[in-house]
Amino acid sequence: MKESRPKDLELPDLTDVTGEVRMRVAPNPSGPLHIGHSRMAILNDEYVKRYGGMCYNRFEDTDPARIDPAGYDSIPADLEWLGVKIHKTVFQSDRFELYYEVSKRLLEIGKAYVCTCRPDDWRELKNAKKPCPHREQDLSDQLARWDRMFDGTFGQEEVSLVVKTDLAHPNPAIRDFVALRIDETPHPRTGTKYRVYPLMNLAVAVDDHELDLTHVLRGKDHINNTYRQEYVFDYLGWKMPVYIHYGRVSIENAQLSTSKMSTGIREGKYTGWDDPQLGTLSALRRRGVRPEAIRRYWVETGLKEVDIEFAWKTLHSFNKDLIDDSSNRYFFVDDPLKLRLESPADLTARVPLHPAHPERGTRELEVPKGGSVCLSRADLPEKGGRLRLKNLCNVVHDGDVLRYDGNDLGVLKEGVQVVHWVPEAAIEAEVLMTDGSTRKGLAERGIVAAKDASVQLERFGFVRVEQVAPTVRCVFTHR
RNA sequence: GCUCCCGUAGUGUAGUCCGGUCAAUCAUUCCAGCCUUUCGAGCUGGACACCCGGGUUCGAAUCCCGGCGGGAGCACCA
Repeated sequence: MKESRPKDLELPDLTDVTGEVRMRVAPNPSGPLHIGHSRMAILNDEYVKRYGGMCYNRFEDTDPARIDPAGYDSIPADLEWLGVKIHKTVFQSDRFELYYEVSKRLLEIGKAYVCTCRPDDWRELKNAKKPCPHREQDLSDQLARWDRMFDGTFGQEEVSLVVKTDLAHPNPAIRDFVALRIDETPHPRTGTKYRVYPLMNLAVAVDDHELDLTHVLRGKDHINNTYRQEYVFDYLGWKMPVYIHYGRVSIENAQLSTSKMSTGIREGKYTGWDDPQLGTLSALRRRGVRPEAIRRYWVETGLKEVDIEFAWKTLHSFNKDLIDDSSNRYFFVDDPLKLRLESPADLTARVPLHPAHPERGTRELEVPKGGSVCLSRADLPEKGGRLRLKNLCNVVHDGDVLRYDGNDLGVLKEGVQVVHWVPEAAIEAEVLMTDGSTRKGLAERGIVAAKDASVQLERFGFVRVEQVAPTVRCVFTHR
């Protein structure tokens, strides 16, 4: 017997926990969630479930030009499928007035300035550790310019609110950062009502404080943003949540770029966001990958700051653990070849729906005397020879026919190849593979009972059956 | 260039803070055998790692120094 799960397969404890935790997922609704996004969602969920508390879904939709409104619906659906419990959803686009208010306060206490430099000039000065002309202007000047920021005087990139940090900071990534900017692009949720948008370093600091978060998990690409946001917390006397950064994940053989997926769909390379070639959660769901497998994967991976490589094989192994027991078995003959079976009598194969579960019953496949069976071309021995048709009989492959050769299971000991097959009266079936190809063939008719279920096509692999009429269509899961 | 972070088997991970019980854990992977009327499942066995070099120490994956390697950021994206 295996011992109970070792504790090192669990996530490490959080630091500074003083009761319930409040955490958040913070998606940008620019596209659907993919396998990479699922990490932060699941880790947050795991901690909230461990310590009690709540998890927000906070839509970070402060860049009107980069929003795909479909994300407002698909992301909550994906989170729900993952089993991530969201206690409350907030939209940053509902909170622009709040960001303005905090920004003005920063301005008034001398921790921000209204800058009308050209972005390139400002950046150059910053890199040289020098203040731009607007940085130290009087408050009254700042406030006058602040008002004009909102009255339409300035266009895009003509004005911004900059938060002061430390111009002499040795790390150039941490010196003064832009907090508000102008964008004329209509926002999917607020239209043209607002044209001054917060940037993430301001909005995140404000919201993490306002939502009273205790712990924040984010990718390590945000490390310097955390330092920048720390200035905002300090200026306003706010207590900072614990920020934890994890490393980047490189996921091979998966198209995860929203823009590339989007153009691929438009060009017909992919059938949609759930095309089995993609790494989106909707594609994985369609393929029959269980969310519990994804969860186990990320929990075992943990949240170290080192970069890691994602291993599909491992995810598939976890998934197989989950679905093997419930996946009934069926025969699917890929690239079929019809051969007459010369048998002395009618034959009937009784094949268990699941070898480990005889109580589930059998599939009955009948081959009348003089009838034919279909075999996968790849299973036929090149020069003819003996085969066993699984659960039916032994045969000798001889030219265009199969000659009945008894039903003695002893041939297995002799190394005779066991192959799957279907009767003539089979149903057309195809399997969408993850490389975009389609395997066409014939499946035994009983598979129509398995609509929407995961099944194992014997000697082929696990698939999810997504259509059973007029023909069968399956999506490949893994071997 | 500047600032910061990281380096345990093919992959992920435990151990590193508080040096010995680590001839290094677990999972996955791969290989072999057993079992099985699937190339699935199960069982058994096996393979593979502490980035390198110094130093401290009776003793270092663990501490120190130096290399090397990898990564993040330096956006009016998030």
